[in-house]
Amino acid sequence: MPRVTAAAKARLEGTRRTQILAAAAVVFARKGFDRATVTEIARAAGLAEGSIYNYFRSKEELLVYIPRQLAQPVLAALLEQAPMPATVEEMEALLLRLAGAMVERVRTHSRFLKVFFSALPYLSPAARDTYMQLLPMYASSALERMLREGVRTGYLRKDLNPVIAARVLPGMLMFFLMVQEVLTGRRMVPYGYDEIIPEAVRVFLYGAVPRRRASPAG
Amino acid sequence: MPRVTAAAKARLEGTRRTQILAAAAVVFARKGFDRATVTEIARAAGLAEGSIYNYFRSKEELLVYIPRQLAQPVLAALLEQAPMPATVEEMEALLLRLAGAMVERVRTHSRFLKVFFSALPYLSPAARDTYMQLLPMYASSALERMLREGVRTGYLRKDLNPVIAARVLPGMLMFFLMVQEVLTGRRMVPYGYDEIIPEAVRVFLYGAVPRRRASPAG
Amino acid sequence: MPRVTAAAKARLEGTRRTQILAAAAVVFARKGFDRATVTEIARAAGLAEGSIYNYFRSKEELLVYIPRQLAQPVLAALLEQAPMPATVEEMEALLLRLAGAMVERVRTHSRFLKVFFSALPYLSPAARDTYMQLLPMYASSALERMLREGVRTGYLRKDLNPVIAARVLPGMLMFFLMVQEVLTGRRMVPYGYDEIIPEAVRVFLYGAVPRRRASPAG
Amino acid sequence: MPRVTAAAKARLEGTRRTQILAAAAVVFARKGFDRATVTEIARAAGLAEGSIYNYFRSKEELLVYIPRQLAQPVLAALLEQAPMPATVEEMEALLLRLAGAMVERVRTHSRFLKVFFSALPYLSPAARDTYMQLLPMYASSALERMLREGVRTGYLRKDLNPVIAARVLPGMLMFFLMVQEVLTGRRMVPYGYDEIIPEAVRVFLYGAVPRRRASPAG
DNA sequence: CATGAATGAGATTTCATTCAT
DNA sequence: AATGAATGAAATCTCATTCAT
Repeated sequence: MPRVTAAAKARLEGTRRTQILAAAAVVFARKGFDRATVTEIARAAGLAEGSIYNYFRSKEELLVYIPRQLAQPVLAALLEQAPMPATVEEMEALLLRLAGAMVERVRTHSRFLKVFFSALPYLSPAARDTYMQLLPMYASSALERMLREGVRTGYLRKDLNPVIAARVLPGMLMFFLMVQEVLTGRRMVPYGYDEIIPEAVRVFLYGAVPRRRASPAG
Repeated sequence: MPRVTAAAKARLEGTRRTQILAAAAVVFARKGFDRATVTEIARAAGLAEGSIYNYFRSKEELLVYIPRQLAQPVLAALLEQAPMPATVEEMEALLLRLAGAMVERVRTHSRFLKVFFSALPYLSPAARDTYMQLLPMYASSALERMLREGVRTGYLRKDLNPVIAARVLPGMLMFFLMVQEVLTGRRMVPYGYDEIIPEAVRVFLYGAVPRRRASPAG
Repeated sequence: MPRVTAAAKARLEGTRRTQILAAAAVVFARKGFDRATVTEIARAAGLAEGSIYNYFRSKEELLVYIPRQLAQPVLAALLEQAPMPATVEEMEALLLRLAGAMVERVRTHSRFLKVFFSALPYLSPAARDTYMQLLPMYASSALERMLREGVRTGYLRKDLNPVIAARVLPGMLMFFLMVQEVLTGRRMVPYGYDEIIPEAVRVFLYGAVPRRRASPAG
Repeated sequence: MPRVTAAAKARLEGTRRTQILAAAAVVFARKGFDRATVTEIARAAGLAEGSIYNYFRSKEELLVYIPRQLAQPVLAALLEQAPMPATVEEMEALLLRLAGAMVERVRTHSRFLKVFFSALPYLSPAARDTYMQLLPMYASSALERMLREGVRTGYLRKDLNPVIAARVLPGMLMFFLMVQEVLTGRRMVPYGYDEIIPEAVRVFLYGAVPRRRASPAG
């Protein structure tokens, strides 16, 4: 005669796990994986150290499970739900939105991304793959399809390589974000994202070299 | 009457330091800062543990001094020695060379950059600043001047923001490099840098949208 | 619903601390502070090294807490509970008892006092003050009041300085005690305390110069 | 064909040893034996670490040899050169001088006495005996003879125990000195030695109890 | 003799993990 | 399931001593 049903128990266990992982993420972000202590994580989770081990086999396992908790493919979703742009203008609007979401997302998770960069190079390959899914630029495959469609339709350059281009655009921004938000916490340039984003999109679409022409034949 | 001249001694001491730093870089790259042990570094340097402390005050100091050993501002030098490009074609050639050097450089130091990303977020601000100088994209200020000149001369868009643009171009590539060379060691796209670099430069200069080639003066 | 009540837990923790401090006192007395090792203290306490640190933050903290364990102000208590002596004879009896208690006390704690003398000069000022409270002669202020009263009443010299005198009497004995019991473990003189104490008290009260015996020619 | 004669060499070696011991005394006094480092001693002596070992077998040997350097039996000499006092007044004058010299001496060597107390309890018996010679109160045997003479002559109490009394007088002062000068560096009483010394001598000679001045000739 | 780099044993301290309650 | 005291391996760092130069 169990007090709680198996389902409720599973739910509770899930809750506990979530609670621990959330605490671990916070602590890892603050201290880095190696410098975080289980005691500290337990305290942040409102539990005793020993209790952690009722839910996870080791400290390392906490690291591996965190992404599954946090990774919500918002960017990919955003792209997949968006209608395929049919003109340059639609594409530009979409890219601006995409870039904005990316910035937003990175800034929100910047503390966690610290852990990411800190721990990733030394994780097992399996854990590493799990982790890489987090990278916003993995939304790139959706973007890639759109670019390919733009090339096909003709409003993008015929010789544009959609595979590369789909990674180049996020890369433009990612570096600002990584340096500013994740690595140093300082600005690299005296501009806000409201100026950086449009400039990057503009460069991506139109290049640095001036368009000859507001020719009527455009 | 010292057995060795001061100069010879300084040279020897410098050599020892170099030898230790090289060993530390290798071990840090393999294990990450926190997981590397002084014993291991000493063994890699062919010394006893205690000997490390004749040359560096602490394990952390090793980390701080490594960049001074490795950081040679090749990129900045490359840009500063290059003649100011006077046409789009000259600019394109320069950017291709610059991008190539950047890729080369990152790949060469990839093992060290692992340490960089791993340790940076948790270093003291002072050490962090020292470290940031390493980033190839800090060559950006030289590039910024060239872009500004291009805008002034007229072969680049009048409304191009040179500050942002000078960071956007390296950013395009940096993300490939970081993910492929530093973080995962795997390719993100089925192309080599011989294809990625020209494509990125092309996007940067001419954009993704086709030039309206219709114009007779085109 | 905790397994053990808070009170029981506090008691247990107190016990553990006491147990560790006792072991530390023994080891410190045998080896001196700097030569004692935490491992040795732990072994003496029947614990593992790490366990010490569940109760004390550092080896130095052990040193600071030991006195709080041992210091019971028996001497001061003895003096304060004693009725104010009204005659020379009562004073003499009191001093004999006081001196006896002091000797007893120093001999009992001689091993610990070794640590005391060894460590004190190099402790932080705060720890040093804590330690000084241990010195039996800090009972002096109670003695000082009694001497002052004796001067007022008239059975002690009018020009006696009670402040100095109250330290001079314990000092007479302390040096025997320190040299014999604490520093060398050897006798300085071929007499037991049963002879030393009365002689010291006699010198203190009546001096070395013979009393001019109520002789009429005095 | 030696450059220097054997005698000169011996002298030089003696000088070197003296120089090292002086440096060691300074450093031991500042840090205590265990916390002093050979490097520090060498630096204080203006030599390299290794050179110390050309003159002493170990760090501990430095400790053992220091007293031979410092111990000049000034107090004993003072007493032995003094004419045997024939009256209470002469004895009082002598004791005042003796006490003054003792205070002077302890204050001068207070830094070194720190080492003394720190190291003594843990030295080998042989080294300990060497050290004990330093104690000013070892001048006591000379004082003892004088007291015995005073008893014999009759100006001191017939039942005075000269052996004990000769240690009681220095002890009176030693405790002030030890606490104030060596252990804490703080005053125990708001009086200078110019008041403490006469009071102590007065108590020693005449006691705390007033002389029965009843005698007309008193 | 002088030097000081090299050594490595040993000390303190941390912390992931276990397990009796 | 929860606890947290106990553990002890392991890490960093110190320093007396040696020895080639």
